[in-house]
Amino acid sequence: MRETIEPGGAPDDARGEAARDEAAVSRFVERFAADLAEAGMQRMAARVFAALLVSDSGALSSAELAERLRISPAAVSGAIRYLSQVDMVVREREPGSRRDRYRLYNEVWYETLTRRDQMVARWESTMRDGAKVLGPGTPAGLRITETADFFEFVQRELPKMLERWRAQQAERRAAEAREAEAG
Amino acid sequence: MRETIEPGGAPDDARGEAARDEAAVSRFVERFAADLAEAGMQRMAARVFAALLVSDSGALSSAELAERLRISPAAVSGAIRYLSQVDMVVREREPGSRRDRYRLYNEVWYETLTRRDQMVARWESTMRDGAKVLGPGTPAGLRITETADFFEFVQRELPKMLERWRAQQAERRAAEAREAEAG
DNA sequence: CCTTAACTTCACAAATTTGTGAAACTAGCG
DNA sequence: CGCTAGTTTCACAAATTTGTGAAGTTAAGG
Repeated sequence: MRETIEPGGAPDDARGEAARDEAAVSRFVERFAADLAEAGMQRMAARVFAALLVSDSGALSSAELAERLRISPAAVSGAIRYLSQVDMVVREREPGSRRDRYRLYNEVWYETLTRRDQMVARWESTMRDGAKVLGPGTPAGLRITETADFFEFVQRELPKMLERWRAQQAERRAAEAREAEAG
Repeated sequence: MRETIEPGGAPDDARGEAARDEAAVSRFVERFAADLAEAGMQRMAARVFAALLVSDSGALSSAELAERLRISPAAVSGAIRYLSQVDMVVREREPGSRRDRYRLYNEVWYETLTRRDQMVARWESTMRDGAKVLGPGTPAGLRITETADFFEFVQRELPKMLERWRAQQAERRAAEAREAEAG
């Protein structure tokens, strides 16, 4: 294993990235992964996702992920399977090589919130069934119907919110372009 | 243990509720609890929460919860501790009795989404720190800054959305009141 | 086609989480 | 002031989850 030691003491095992304090980057990766894990994401999936997030290219091979996170190829494989399933990462076959690259999905947050939305849809359906079982006129039935209504409301609102985000981003980029032209 | 058997075969161990098919109610409780558990909630907390949701009074004692869910008082205690911490349930000391009652928090979903919002705030803070580490001009730094911006956007939007829900509910209730008066 | 790099799958050991019984604690009630 | 119903805490056993090494699979390159 070729390895050079930086003045700071951090091993230069993140070749291909802009010069940076790899120890600090690693702390950041672990911190964000912990945040995600606390929110219910599998630990390894969270770490792999965070590692991709801090890579300049936005894409890494299995070997690179294994090296940077100090985990086995099997763990990488499991994490990638999960991240692909939820469309947070896409797998690319590098032409002229037998090595896959895993790339952050273009609109990760858009996709992730959309998934959330689908989950809320399932909850709403569960609630509507529950309201039938409890009887629509009973106190419990009323409570559950209101819950279902709330879930329905959220489903209507979320896509609109994402649309506003897109619009805001488009506007910002346009402004930056004008800025660049003027300067 | 006093127990009567209904024609349907379901034990009548949910005294105090409107007449209903307790077996079907139980299936609903378990289904919704499973939905919540899949979204990352502790299993027992999810079951206790679902059990409260289907109660007509919206409040149950520890003994009632233990009986309906067939779990130990210890398990109830643990679930309640969690649900109180996240403000989904409030504990009431019944005056003139030594028995607590656990009541659904008035605006459970409002509270729950507000919590979510706080989590997003932490994520944003993590991202801003990360951007500094990576260097604001690098590709990774830019990606992370955009992520932070998105989290910031979500934090601005969520309270507005909840406000719209409240307004819609108020309007609906007003309409129902007019309806009742006219009818 | 055979070799071999790269990835996945599988069985298992380790670590973590979960729920329980039992003991400890708390506060109404006599 | 005890007594005791109700709840919490604690230590532990069971179940589940997690990550690994090793075997298996796939496909690029000779």
